[in-house]
Amino acid sequence: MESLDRQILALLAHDGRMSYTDIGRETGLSTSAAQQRVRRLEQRGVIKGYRAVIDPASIGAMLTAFVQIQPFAADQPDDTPELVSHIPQIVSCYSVAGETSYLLKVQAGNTVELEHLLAEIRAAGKVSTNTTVVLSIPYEERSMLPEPHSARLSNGRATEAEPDVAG
Amino acid sequence: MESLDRQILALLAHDGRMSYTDIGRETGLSTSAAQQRVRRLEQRGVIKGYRAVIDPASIGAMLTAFVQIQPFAADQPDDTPELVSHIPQIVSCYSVAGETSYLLKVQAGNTVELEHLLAEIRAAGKVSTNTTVVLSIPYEERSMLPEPHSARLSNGRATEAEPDVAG
DNA sequence: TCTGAAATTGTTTGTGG
DNA sequence: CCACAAACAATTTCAGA
Repeated sequence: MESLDRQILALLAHDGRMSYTDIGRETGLSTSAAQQRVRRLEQRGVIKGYRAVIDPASIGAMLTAFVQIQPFAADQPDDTPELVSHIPQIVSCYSVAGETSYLLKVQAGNTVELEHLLAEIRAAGKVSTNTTVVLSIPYEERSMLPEPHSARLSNGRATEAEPDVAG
Repeated sequence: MESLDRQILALLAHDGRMSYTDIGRETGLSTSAAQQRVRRLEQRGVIKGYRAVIDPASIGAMLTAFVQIQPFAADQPDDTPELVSHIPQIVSCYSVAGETSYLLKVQAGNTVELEHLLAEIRAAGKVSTNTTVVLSIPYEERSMLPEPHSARLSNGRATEAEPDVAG
């Protein structure tokens, strides 16, 4: 019976401000049943929050880049994420396997600002950096869940055996 | 006067379901003025949408990875993003400068599924891949905008000369 | 571009199955 | 876990500045 929850997650991933009334309509539930399910998904931590998606260029972030990070001292306590987390231009921080230790996604207004930002990261994190500039973004942070078609044509059966929504 | 818009963007980046009533309270505007500003930000494309943030593990995505992509044929029309966009596990696609042409962020349930996913990407996109597995995510997709403190202590003046919100 | 008020719509809670 | 209905709260629209 959890394809209902997946359906709700897909709807809210696509439109985080959709009303419970509309969620109910789309899923065939009453408003209050829809609201109860959403509340349970929030309490279980399945829904971690809601965000407005903001056009980066509109807030002066013309440049996006990925920065591969290698700490200088391999024996030191490795707290790179905390050392650089105060820098607002760092929007994501991933600990990764492979040739480097961390991968950061950063945003800057222009190349000069990016240059300063990289210097700041190297200084604050005691790391070396290897930066890849993003040229364009065909798509970003889509939901893995199938896009909800407004018209209810198909049944809710999953096409393959997949794990149910877990809390 | 656009520090008001930046403040609203910061609030909605942090909580995409915040009510216009609360936005008005935080910014010192009336409810309808807050709503009008949000509507204008949406119409100008500054706010591109709203999303629920979903815990990946809850929908069976235990593994996140970054896949560097190199097309086989350098002379072919390069439509890699379209060739692979139908694969739901690819959540982001970046065109990048540097040694490779594209960077994908992907999600899979386990290593075997990741292996199949990479084979699918190589086949669909006519590309070679170089994959970096994510071990943990200290933080992800934060807003560059300053986090709104609920208590109104500071004035709205920017600390540096920054571009105003543009449409 | 704002306020304030009125009309509409959505949310929340309780009762009961 | 669901539906229904009543009480409450938010949204939307409009007049006026």
